[in-house]
Amino acid sequence: MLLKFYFFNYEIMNSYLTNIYLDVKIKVGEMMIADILVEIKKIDKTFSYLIPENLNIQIGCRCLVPFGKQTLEGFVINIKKYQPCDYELKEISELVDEKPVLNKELLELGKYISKKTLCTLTSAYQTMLPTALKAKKNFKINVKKVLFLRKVKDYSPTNENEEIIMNLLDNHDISLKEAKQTSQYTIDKLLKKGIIEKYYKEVYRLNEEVLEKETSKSLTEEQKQVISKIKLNEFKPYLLHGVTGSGKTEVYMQLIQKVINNKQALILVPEISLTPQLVETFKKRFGNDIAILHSHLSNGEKYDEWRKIERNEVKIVIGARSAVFAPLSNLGIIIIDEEHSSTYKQENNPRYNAIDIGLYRAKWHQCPIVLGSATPSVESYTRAKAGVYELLEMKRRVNQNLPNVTLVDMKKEIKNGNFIFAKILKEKINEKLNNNEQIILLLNRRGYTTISTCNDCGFTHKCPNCDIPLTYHLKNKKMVCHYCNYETNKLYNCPVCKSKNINERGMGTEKLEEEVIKEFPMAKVLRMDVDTTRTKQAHKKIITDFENLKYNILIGTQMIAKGLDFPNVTLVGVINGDASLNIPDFRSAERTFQLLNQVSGRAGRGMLKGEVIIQAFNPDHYSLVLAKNHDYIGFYNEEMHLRKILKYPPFYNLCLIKISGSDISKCENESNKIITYLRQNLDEEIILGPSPAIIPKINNVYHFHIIIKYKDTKKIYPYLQFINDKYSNSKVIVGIDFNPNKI
DNA sequence: AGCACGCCGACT
DNA sequence: GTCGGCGTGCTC
Repeated sequence: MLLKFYFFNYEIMNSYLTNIYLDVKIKVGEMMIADILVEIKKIDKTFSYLIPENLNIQIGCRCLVPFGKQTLEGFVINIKKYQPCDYELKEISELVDEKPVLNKELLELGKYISKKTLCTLTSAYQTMLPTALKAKKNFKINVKKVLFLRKVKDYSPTNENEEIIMNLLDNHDISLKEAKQTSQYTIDKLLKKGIIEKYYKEVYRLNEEVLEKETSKSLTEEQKQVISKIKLNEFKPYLLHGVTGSGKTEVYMQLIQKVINNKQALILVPEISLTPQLVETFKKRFGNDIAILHSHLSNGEKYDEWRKIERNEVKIVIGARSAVFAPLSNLGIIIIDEEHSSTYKQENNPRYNAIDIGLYRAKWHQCPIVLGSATPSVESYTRAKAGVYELLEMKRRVNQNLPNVTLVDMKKEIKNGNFIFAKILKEKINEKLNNNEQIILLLNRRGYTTISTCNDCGFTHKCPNCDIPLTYHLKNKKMVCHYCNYETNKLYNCPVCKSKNINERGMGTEKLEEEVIKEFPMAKVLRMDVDTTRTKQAHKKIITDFENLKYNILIGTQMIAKGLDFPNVTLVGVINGDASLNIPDFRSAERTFQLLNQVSGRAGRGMLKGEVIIQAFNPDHYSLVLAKNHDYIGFYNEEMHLRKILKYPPFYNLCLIKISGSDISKCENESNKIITYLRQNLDEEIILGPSPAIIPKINNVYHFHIIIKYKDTKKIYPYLQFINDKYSNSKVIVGIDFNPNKI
């Protein structure tokens, strides 16, 4: 059975996209209708309701409406004059927000996302808002209120404690908790006498540490050049290509400084909990005029930060991907740091890219957007070369010193009996330890051992839900699946042949930590990976402890590679530097180059010269050789050559259709139907698949992939939209991902 | 998402 | 006959 191409009319199917805003002025006695988008994702169309005269309904507010037998929350999308229709209209029952949660810009942006990523409008709006403000009845977060004290009348203190308290209250109101530290007895007395009184004051949950202010640093010639080239009052995208340590952060801060007199700044970083140092630097420069948004905040904290922004109480927003939706009303600059990072692309619905959203918003606000990176993505650099972005370059480190990188062939080392550390790495570690300098060791694999097999029959201990080898973790002494978190006990007997000859191979960070302690017993070793950073303050603690020289060696996965600035680190060692080349993805060379470049950038940031040693089994691979030479352009050219031959981005666009479900044969059937439909309608495009995903089964759900390589989005879009609609309500889940991160 | 409606097989 | 399975379609 083939899918038939029945009828397609883009304008009709997206009629809500063509709605024009009415600047509605309600005349007395005139009946008005509101178009409401209800909270149910699958429906995704608006319903009209009468507006009761006593409700001040505005576009962008949430309200409660009767919907069949239920009452649902929804967004007011449009307000229009009453016009008769075939069905009877119900009335809006309740208004949830007095002020709109979605302003005009965000309402339009939601439509753009829904169209661009083929997601429902409801899910677009929901992802733009913090949990507390999503349309969902019975879910509300209250503002936090704390008891405060204020002075009611003048009073001459009769003792020391009274004097302290009255002096504090002369300046500003203080919290009861704070006041009690002086003397609870005195406070009770003053309250009783009516000198002071208690009242509830709204407070923000995120605690604000007051840091000592730091002034601007003097700039290098390159930094000055870059800043002078960025025009502040017009829309223009810039690609700032600056080597690690060239002072991009300082450039960002000085640009922001120029903007925030009358406008606001938005800066995105890949994952904020990994870069507490950047936040701290900003706080030292700009005080507490900053809102922070990232996934490690509680719902209450996120809500508070959102309101600070919405109320215009801050001028700067720093955040991870979703902060691109921060409700800033007067943006003067958008900065996206480490623009090549894959974290800017959301992997699940809506599959938006924060860079696209940033470009949209910069255009809306007519302000510049700066994409910064030491290793821009191949796509971005191509755009810069083509003039779509203006290319700005900083080729020198502030301290003029790029680290020296050595590649080591581990095939040879292993022959000489050096299984984990190459001879030179061992020597260098000892040397740095003796000099009291710090060392970072990168191993991009967590856990203890990564594969457990039977030497007699070849059985591999795999996850029953995902068919992926399990990783042994020391902490709970369990075999763990890194895809679904399934846990089970270690096997001592092979379940197939009963042999006791179980072999454990592959090293993760836990084992590396053990080996480092064994090899360098006098070193103090710290490990940073997902497993050691589960608690809220863990990242920050590890980073400050290492910063304060409490440890000699920091071991970690890729999370230690990004943006950290430890002046005393003079050696970076990469164990298994080419492991990521074995990932079957067209970007694996690019990711490897970026990771090596980034982690190398952690060495020698202070006064001392840095050194990097990369251990690899394929040290001749171009991504390693060019990373060693700090040769971004060389890498770009080499990579472009291959991308052209293999018809990958930026020469072709990619679209990934993911077909998944628990019934494997249904998945296969539907995949075949989809690919036949595509092949019937598209001839110039390259259509590949269907093939099982790289990990064919996760948590008992099977995944199949179809890949389209295409030039013109407009041409394929209608067919994909048709597929998306067709499967919007089916057992087999079909997801469409434009420009996917991984294929 | 819920809920009604309708079409089918199994059963006191 | 009728109870209940779920596939389909609608909700302003």
